[in-house]
Amino acid sequence: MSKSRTSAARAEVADIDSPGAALGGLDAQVGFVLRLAQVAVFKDLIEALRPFGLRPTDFSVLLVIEATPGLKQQAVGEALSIQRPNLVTIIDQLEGRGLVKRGAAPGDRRSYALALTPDGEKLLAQAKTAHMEHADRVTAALGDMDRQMVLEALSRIARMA
Amino acid sequence: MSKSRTSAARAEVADIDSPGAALGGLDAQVGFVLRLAQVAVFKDLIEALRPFGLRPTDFSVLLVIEATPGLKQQAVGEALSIQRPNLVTIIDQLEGRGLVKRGAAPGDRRSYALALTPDGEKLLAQAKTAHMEHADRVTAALGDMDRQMVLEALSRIARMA
DNA sequence: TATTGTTATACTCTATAACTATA
DNA sequence: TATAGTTATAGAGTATAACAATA
Repeated sequence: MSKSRTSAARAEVADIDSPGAALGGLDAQVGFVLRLAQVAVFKDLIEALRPFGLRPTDFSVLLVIEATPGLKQQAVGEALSIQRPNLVTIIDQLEGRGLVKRGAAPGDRRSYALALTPDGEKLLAQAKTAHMEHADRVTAALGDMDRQMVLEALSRIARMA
Repeated sequence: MSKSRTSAARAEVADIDSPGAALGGLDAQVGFVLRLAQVAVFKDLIEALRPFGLRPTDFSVLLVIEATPGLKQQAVGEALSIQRPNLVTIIDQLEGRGLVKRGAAPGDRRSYALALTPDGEKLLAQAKTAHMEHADRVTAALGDMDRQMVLEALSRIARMA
């Protein structure tokens, strides 16, 4: 009965001499490796965007605004799960760099219509190229594995709640 | 030429009326969905461990110590990529709750030999059950998809750097 | 009364420098 | 001189409450 587990095939060996201690089966858990993968991808992305002075969040905000100009801050925040107070700072910085402008929102003087400036468009175009190279590195890491299938698996997990 | 991309099949539609703004193709990126999946899994894990007063990191530390009793703090930190100063606080708390003890390390009075107390063993056993249920929820989200294959894909991405 | 953006603030996680006691 | 643990601290990232202007 000691082997009756639902699915996991765990590493049971605790080799005290191994490089780094045994992980107690953690390394066979989807959640644990998921975290490792996410950290690795994020590190690569951060470096890819650094030359443009953009963090991943900044980049995603620019992408969303480009996809739907005239968006309100709230809509951007909802799309990316960024709390409204935190988005204020992000937009402040992007606006301060002349990449985004807070335009007048037609028919609602409480909110702004966000749009990229020409400089914003230009920088985003360059950042997109770097991001594509980053995405290619992720895809390359998958080797012969089906990228669409991995995407589907991750989507299912993301919707798990 | 506008469609010549390495691999991604992007959503090109920017529907301003959709629930949440268009993501500018972000939702077709492995890295982005990877983050969503990681957040979802982490939230589920946090809730699964909450009844035991353990955060995911605490749980992983207990697992590593159980797998290899006598481990030094540094070894635990290396195994889990936790900075030494940060691990001090974690062990302090676990020791304060009587779950872990800092024993004498044979032949080196600078370091401690970490071990679980009987209470630690008991709590970890319970937490492991909750963790297994959590892991089952993750697996269930994958439906008919091959769990080992997903694990392999994530491992490859994690080693991408 | 509800909503948008804002301010202030706090909490967690993570990272670094410097100290101590041992080796 | 180097290492294990510690202390203090700083920086992200994220979260909530409350306010002003507007709806």
